[in-house]
Amino acid sequence: MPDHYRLKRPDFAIGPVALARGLLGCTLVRVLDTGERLAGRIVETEAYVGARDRASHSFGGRRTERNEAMYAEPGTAYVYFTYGMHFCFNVVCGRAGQPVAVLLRALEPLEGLSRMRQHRAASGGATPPDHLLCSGPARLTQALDVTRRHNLLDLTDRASPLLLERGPQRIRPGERPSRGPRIGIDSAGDWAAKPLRFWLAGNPHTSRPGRVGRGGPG
DNA sequence: ATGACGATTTACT
DNA sequence: GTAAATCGTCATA
Repeated sequence: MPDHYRLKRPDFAIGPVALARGLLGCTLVRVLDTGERLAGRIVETEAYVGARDRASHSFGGRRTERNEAMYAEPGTAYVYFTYGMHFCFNVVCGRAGQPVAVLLRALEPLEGLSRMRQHRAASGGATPPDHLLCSGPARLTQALDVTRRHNLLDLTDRASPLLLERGPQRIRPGERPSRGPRIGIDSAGDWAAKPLRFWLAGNPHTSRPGRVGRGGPG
């Protein structure tokens, strides 16, 4: 993909809702130390909208060592460790130190599928079918080997092992951009119900935490 | 120093 | 459907 497809600082500085929606159909690229390239098309995201968002790590303006990346420049990676075993990958998108970000929840694998399978099998059992390879926030980080060491990375830096690209065909025929409540934040009160999750309905690579056909992806 | 919990995934009944 | 795995982070003391 030509370099001008790569997202630059101003592309990220549009706030969490616009970015969460706009990243659908874009490509996340991971360049391994060996130079090998892994890539996936973004099919599901969530917006975390700042200090007033009860579900956000930055709720109430909280600022700690863990979430420091949320206060960094647009285009910074925020990777955090959770449940004692999983990493989640976010893209920071706030201007002037506003602690807002977009969580990547699912990818359609495009390049390096066999390597992704290796990464997913490394700490699991059998290798999953393609539609489950990157179909969850922790599954995609495992498939792409995104970990703690990528926290605070500048995704607009030429040397970054992670970057985002505009896709040639952002939305395909048969796909319908959709939105609904976020996942796994039931304790967030009113904020649990707000429609801040975005996905491409009709694409088989989204996450399926709930039953199919009830406002969830798939 | 201690205890509760988590932006999840997987296996099992 | 429910439960286990597993440990860093945060709030409280």
